[in-house]
Amino acid sequence: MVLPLSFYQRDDVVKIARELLGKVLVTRIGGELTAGMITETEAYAGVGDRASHAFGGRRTSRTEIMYAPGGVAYVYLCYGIHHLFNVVTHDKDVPHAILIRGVEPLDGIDIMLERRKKERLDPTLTAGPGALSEALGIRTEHTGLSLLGDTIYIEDRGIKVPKKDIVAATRVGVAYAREDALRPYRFYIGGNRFVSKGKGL
DNA sequence: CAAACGATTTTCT
DNA sequence: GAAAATCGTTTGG
Repeated sequence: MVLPLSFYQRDDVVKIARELLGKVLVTRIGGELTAGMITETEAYAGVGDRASHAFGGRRTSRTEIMYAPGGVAYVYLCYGIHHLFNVVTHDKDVPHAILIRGVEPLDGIDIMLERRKKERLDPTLTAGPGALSEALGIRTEHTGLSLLGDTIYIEDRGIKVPKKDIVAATRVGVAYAREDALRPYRFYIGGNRFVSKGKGL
């Protein structure tokens, strides 16, 4: 079942980030269907979070989509090379977002291998936010798309992630966020191979 | 209008 | 382990 708007439009972005583990991210891009189970996420808690692009209520043409009602995609280019995929949550005008940092390939693995120019299925295929976006065909042009459409969506295939397997940690690459860099807003499935290495802190 | 800088990944030493 | 690759967005003059 595809996750409904009511899943996204809640106020606790950290809780939603945790619940996204085990859900399946599906894309139909370029006529090809690819999907992977989400193994790693990071919550970005809006105006009070220095690590968020919307910290302090900043609104720019790039971040405007974060202020939309939950249930849309926020994709932006990082380091001029990588497309990072986020899920926008909460109601209109509250810029919460969740970065998807890792997925475990399920469908269309051959397509992913081709997009990433790789021969074998290994964690480097989809572990890491830039890597999974390339594998799934997600690019900045997809920013603003509804997650209830048929291009990019997230579904629940009944996969249950045991609570004991969910690990909370600090977010990656946000040292500039000072005290907010210490918030335990990164979640991943312990023991899963398709979790990014990250740089830690 | 010019300059600095990333929510990263890959490659080279 | 260190450094390069690479460009849209943001910020400053």
